[in-house]
Amino acid sequence: MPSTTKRTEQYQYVQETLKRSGLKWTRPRCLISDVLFHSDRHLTVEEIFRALREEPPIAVATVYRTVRLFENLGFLAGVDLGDGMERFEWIHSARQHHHLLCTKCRSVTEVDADILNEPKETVFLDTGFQIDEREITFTGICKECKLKE
Amino acid sequence: MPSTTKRTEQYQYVQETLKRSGLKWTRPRCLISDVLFHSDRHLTVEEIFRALREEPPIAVATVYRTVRLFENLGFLAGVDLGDGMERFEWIHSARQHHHLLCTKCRSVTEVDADILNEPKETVFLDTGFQIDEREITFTGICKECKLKE
DNA sequence: GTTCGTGCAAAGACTTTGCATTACT
DNA sequence: AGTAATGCAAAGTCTTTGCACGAAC
Repeated sequence: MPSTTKRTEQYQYVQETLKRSGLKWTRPRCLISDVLFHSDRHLTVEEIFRALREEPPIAVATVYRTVRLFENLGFLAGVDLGDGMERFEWIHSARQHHHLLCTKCRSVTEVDADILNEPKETVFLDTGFQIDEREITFTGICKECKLKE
Repeated sequence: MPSTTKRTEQYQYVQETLKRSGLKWTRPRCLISDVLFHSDRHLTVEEIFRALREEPPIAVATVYRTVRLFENLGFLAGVDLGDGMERFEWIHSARQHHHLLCTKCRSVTEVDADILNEPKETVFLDTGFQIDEREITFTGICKECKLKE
């Protein structure tokens, strides 16, 4: 298990949350949280699995189970990029955001979540529906691809 | 093949579009477009298949192929309600809209697409990304479920 | 020593594909 | 007749599950 000083804080939080529920701090959980915590991209189960294929590798089934667990505990958010595979990203406390997925180059840009504040309010006033959206993926064309057209 | 007067218009449009590409107007395509055209809900492949199980039933594979074809031709829009199955709805020319999915009762409400006009503009001005979104599903709590809490 | 977690392989759910046959045009 | 579409079953993906062994508390 890695143990840089920077990592200590994150590990303690995860570890304590697990312990509080009678769950255990294991090698797979440590490594998987590590990969997700330090990735700025949104990883598929396959990608997490490949990132950890060395040493005694971790079973894919374990990656699935761990990712579901972390999701339920609120550490991870599932992201749908519309390619049939679920992706995961660590929820870093601050910075709520949405994603802009370019349909040409498949690049992903992040935008601040508050761009939806006004629509949320409109919807609530109109229909009484309270939108509670952690993450939305908007598709479209990014600046670069637009210029190349 | 059904042939009500009301249906004629739709059929002609679909049929002509197919013909223009050298494609054929067949019983499965007729029935599937019919089901989707007249449904106000968003159907999964399974649901379309079940709706047509009588008479000489249509193979599931054909439903998949037809739905993909219609999607590519722009007749259908794929909708993701986050339950792992793709759903489809007929694009009735007017009324672009988004969906509000209640996470408690699973009901789906529609809202006008223009609630996103402002955010789209903001995003474009800030990042140059041109959002081109036909359909977005927002999750949250509907009015009724909110009252029951 | 308990209890929970892991690895493995098998099974599930949804979707796609290959190929001979059938149906449009 | 000629080409495209269908049905069927097999194969593909991605994901979940059952169970015995191993690790954490």
